Amino acid sequence: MEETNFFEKVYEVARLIPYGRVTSYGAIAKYLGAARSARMVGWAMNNSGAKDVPAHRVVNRVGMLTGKQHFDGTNLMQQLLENEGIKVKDNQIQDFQKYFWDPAKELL
DNA sequence: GAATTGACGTTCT
DNA sequence: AAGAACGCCAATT
Repeated sequence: MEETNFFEKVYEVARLIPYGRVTSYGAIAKYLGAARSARMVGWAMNNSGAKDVPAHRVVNRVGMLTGKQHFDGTNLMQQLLENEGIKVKDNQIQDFQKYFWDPAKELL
């Protein structure tokens, strides 16, 4: 059976995010054809704990680590991003547009 | 079973 | 232009 659920698609795309790159919930949702379902992407990430999905590479459109609150530690998400060479300041990614990875364009 | 919330983003006013 | 409301699907209460 093809579990072509929204969540499965989100996990698949999120797993394809290259090292040192980040994307936004809306970008993934838009790639799935549901730009307005960005919230669902966040929900999917909530279950990402049970999946091998690098949720730390997914942030909101502003590049803010809105979901860092859901990680184990307080700065775990920021630490992971900095570990990949991404600069994070005040829970916000610096040069977000520079590290931005759009599945609808680059993954094409 | 129904109502509300939820890691957001778009659209209308 | 800025602010407020809505929309999407699923899970939780």
